Amino acid sequence: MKRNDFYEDVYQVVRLIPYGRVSTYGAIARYLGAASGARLVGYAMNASHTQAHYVPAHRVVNRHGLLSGKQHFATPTKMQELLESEGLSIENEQVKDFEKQFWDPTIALAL
DNA sequence: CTTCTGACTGAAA
DNA sequence: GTTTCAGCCAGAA
Repeated sequence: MKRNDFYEDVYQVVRLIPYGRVSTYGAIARYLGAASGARLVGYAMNASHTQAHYVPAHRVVNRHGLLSGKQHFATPTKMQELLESEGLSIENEQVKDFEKQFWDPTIALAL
């Protein structure tokens, strides 16, 4: 894999998140080797709309399962609606049973 | 060049 | 459970 951009890798991992699952900025950053670069992942998401391919950014939340990036979607409720449409339950801006729905690329892609 | 900010995280009190 | 602080990297001013 050519290290063109840190963002490219982020987008690729995000697209690998299964339907109805969620991951975290930290998990993605750790998988890419930037354990403390969680902020960059979020920053990359902010620029994800410029990408040609769709990036399911709504499946990426912070480590508490909180929809921290909702304000950056078309509408503040869009993110929750998308997640709910995938069969997830949102409670007070937070993914219900987050630990169960959590998808860790480090484990899932370690094969 | 310096400084600040951010869709974050972890440790410490 | 809470608040506070520092570290992390990229990009804009």
